[in-house]
Amino acid sequence: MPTIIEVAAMAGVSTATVSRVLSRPEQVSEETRRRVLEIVHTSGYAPNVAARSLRTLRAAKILLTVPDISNAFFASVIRGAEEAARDAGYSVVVGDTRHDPAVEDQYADMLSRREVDGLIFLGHRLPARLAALLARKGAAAPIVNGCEYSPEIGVPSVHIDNAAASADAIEHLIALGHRAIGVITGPEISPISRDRLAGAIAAAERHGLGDRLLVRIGDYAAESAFERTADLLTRNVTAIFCFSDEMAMGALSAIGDAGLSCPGDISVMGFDDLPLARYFQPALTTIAQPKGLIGRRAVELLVDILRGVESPSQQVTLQHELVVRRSTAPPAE
Amino acid sequence: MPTIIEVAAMAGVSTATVSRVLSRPEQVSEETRRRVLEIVHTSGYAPNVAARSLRTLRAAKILLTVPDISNAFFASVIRGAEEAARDAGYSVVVGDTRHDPAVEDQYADMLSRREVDGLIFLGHRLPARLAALLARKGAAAPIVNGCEYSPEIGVPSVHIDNAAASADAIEHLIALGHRAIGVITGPEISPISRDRLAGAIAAAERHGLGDRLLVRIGDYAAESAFERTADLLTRNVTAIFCFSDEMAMGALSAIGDAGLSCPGDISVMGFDDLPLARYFQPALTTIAQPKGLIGRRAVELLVDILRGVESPSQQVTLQHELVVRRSTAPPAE
DNA sequence: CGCCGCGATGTAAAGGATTACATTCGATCG
DNA sequence: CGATCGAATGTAATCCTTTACATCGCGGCG
Repeated sequence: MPTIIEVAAMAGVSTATVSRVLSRPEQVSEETRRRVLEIVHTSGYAPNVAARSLRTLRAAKILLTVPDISNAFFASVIRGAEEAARDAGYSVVVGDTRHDPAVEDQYADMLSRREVDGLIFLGHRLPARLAALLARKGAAAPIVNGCEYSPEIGVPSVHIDNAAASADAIEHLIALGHRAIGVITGPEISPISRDRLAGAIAAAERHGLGDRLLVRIGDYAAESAFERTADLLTRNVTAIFCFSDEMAMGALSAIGDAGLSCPGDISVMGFDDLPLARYFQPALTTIAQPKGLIGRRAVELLVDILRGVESPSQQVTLQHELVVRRSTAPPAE
Repeated sequence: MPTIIEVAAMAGVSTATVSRVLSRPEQVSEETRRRVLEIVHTSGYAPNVAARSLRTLRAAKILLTVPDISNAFFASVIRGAEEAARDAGYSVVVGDTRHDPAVEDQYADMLSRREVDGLIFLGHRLPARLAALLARKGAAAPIVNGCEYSPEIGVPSVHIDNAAASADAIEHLIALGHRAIGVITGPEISPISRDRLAGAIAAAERHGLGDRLLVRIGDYAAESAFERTADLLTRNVTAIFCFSDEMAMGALSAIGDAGLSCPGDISVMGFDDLPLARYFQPALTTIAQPKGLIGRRAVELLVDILRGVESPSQQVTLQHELVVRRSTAPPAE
């Protein structure tokens, strides 16, 4: 693989011309352009990105960290982000932090080292090392938060209205006639879990059922819901609302193990609308998040910041949707 | 964020010394080292990776392409790869190709541009642009294949013994007493699907049941199995073996929709052992692949090549395991 | 006492692309 | 016909780090 100097020599032009042929072809005469491109193709020349990014101070890369890459929800977000990034001329480095602050910090360092131009983090924790950067640059810091949203950290973010979405779920169950509803939340520190819980409680209270919500704390993973459900089943709830589809899967599994049936004996709702949700047994009623779009908009927001767009939006709220399938039904009387 | 020149000036030393403090501290005197590190910390200096990689000709990045990032199987492989990469001082760029050859080529270009040091591709298709590179550099080409394995492309790879694994599955079903077994495969072009099918047929033939296998072609996704299962149910099979857990989920869904029960009326087996498999209804009997390990070993193999290790292994075959849960039982008589 | 060797540090080239500024040359205009 | 303009191209500085090689000073040895 030759360098631009060799290509220039072969084509009998200067390196500047070769560079222009590749990045601003309209500035080069038809004939020169053809000659240079010919050489570029036959020689298989491709610009060295390290040299380019050293000169331009751009890495053309975006870092996207997720707390758990094996969660299908994040996978869809990643896909949306990748597409948008490709459209904007960036590639995406995915970092799986496994909820580990040390790993988060490691990835955050990539930003300091200019290894990537910006960071999108999904989850609720801003890596400690970035607090300083954020304080210094404010809204110009190339950092965007996806899914979660905590006003206190002061980072632009892309998310749905979690409280309203959760309220929709509870309204759906109440409308079906459920009065004793179990709720399995995310971790207490998760702002979106708090928002969802607040929305659920508010909806219940609107129907005078504020004290009929049985809340159990989960962690978005199936296992936790499996355990909480076993407990809830002894409390005579007729429906369970889980803050993730994975937990709904755990709940369904526990219900089956208990010899009960869904939705005959007990209704179950999830949250996320994973691609597999319609293949759950029974097909899962859930709240759909626009997963791909969250990723896409997060990238677009970040790219705006990187391009120095004036006052990029601070908060992007996307639409959720109640998807009714077979796992919810009126309670048995 | 200062450059190394500014740090050197502040510490009253040359840039060479600063560089040495950071990369070969033992060459620098105790006192100088302390003084430089002090400045490094207070100034928040971090080396610019573009400059470093321009000079060292290393990007410290590995590209990992997957055909479908929303497939939980790949997620686990990615996680293993990331861990191993971090251990070896690399970070991982994840590319989701969505089975699109054009996207595959785009990612392959990153290798030509030296944007990454090496490529691991999961799936069966070597990007067209890399054939030339491979021909030129042979085994020294920094390319590794994961999961799939086609001898003809001549790339080192990491995988399980798919034929043997598949045979184990069929043996399990036959041992339970099943005689008419449906098989839902992956796409015909997929080498691992072919291997699995060959293994399944061989196992059936060992029991004189070579002609009792009803084969239907799927694509590893739930939807395809959902459709094929509806068809298989009209053919009086008593068990269905799917070449992925996702397809098993589709099969279970179709069985439920048909008013049948698993494993009472029909047994179902999957392949992969996704984290959620034990929460399927019923908990899924499947073949476990060492997903994280596949990713890890692929990275290790690639790093060996990058380090110029003599004759790195060409093929790494890892152990699979039959995991028996609740979705398989003797057939109803 | 002079020289050698060694540890610590400095000097400067190299790595490859981009781009501001300079130059060239033919065309256009008054 | 000379001045001017603009399109096309070239020259060379610059981005920041790493590292081969040079230098310096000092202790030890003959």
